[in-house]
Amino acid sequence: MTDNAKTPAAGTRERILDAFETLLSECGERAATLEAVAAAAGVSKGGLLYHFGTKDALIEGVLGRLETMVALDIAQIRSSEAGPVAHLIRTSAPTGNNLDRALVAVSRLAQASNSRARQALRSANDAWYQAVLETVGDPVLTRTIMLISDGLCYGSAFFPTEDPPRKGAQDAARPQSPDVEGIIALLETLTAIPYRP
Amino acid sequence: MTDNAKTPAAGTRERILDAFETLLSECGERAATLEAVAAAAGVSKGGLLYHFGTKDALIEGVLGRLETMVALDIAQIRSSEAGPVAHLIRTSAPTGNNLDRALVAVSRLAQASNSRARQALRSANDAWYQAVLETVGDPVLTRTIMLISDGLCYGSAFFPTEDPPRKGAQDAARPQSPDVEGIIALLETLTAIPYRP
DNA sequence: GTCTATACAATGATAGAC
DNA sequence: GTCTATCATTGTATAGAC
Repeated sequence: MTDNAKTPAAGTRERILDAFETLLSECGERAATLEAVAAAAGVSKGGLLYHFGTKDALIEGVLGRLETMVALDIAQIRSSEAGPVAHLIRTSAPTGNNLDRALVAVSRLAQASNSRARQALRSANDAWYQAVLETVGDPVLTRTIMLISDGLCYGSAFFPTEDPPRKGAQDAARPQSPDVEGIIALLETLTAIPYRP
Repeated sequence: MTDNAKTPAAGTRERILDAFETLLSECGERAATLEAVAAAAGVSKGGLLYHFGTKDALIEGVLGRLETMVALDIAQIRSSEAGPVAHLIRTSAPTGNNLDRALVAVSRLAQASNSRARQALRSANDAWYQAVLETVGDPVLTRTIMLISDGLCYGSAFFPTEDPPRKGAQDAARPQSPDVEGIIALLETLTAIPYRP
């Protein structure tokens, strides 16, 4: 327990990066201003700028964290008992874990035309693609699985939380909360049948 | 040929909306400022503000156009010879058509926490979901198809154009330009086999 | 390490000339 | 209809006190 990311005693640096990622994910790139980040992290603008002298430095910070997390996830995915496909699909859904948040945050930057962010996303995607391809074998099927993963991860990011989170509403009418396990079962079926291009 | 969207003689209003959509899609929400839109549309800031008195009015403009196009697409999709699935997947790829651009533009606004934009995206998705479900029958498979469509549409929007569009590079190493027809063939196979949840 | 104060550019918007 | 000021506000960044 050297430096947990959420502990109050955690380093201010990490707290600032957390705040930046959260703002990016939940409110968009434009709303993630230095002032807003500082407020969310519980420091002043000046205090923030001591740790990250420039906004680009802040961005580099989240990019670096993402890279670390992706490398970790790739290692996990390869040794996953359930197999890469199930692992990938499960972790693509909005589970609210750290990788998810970082990924969505960086995707916001990518869509703001930040080429470093785009590069980072592409690298991550390439790594996952490779891991899945090694198991699945077929490129088209692999691509399809990656697209589902993308749709799960980014599509859900469009609708962070149902604006009115009315509970007990009729669930049958609209297709929310994609049935992740159902999709996995479907994909397992697919990888089993003889697919002929 | 009353008012084609690209004709120089086209209405200034449409030209402005085109410029706004393009900037939104290609440069992100933050870069789509009134000044930038005005410049791209070939008018001054004041000229722009004559047609759209406020930035919200501009946003309403693209939202309205999207709604129209989606309604049209839904009609097309239902009467498509190739079937809804093939039609949806084909038009989800970055074809550069008007619907695509509008959809990506609105998704940028949605990610900037614009609730009207989110609402519009959700409505569009619901409509497509219904159309596919009617043909496919199974909810999980339908959801899966929608996710692929999302991944195709938004995922490609992250990487507008390969930064260096080096032609003749080795295509085997990296998974670019998703094989749309291959994916469709795969999905046709899926809808044919007896899927058991 | 963290804060306040300040400089400077850019943004959304208004007023009024042509 | 379209343009050129002009203004208030906000965003990034710097300087220097504590």
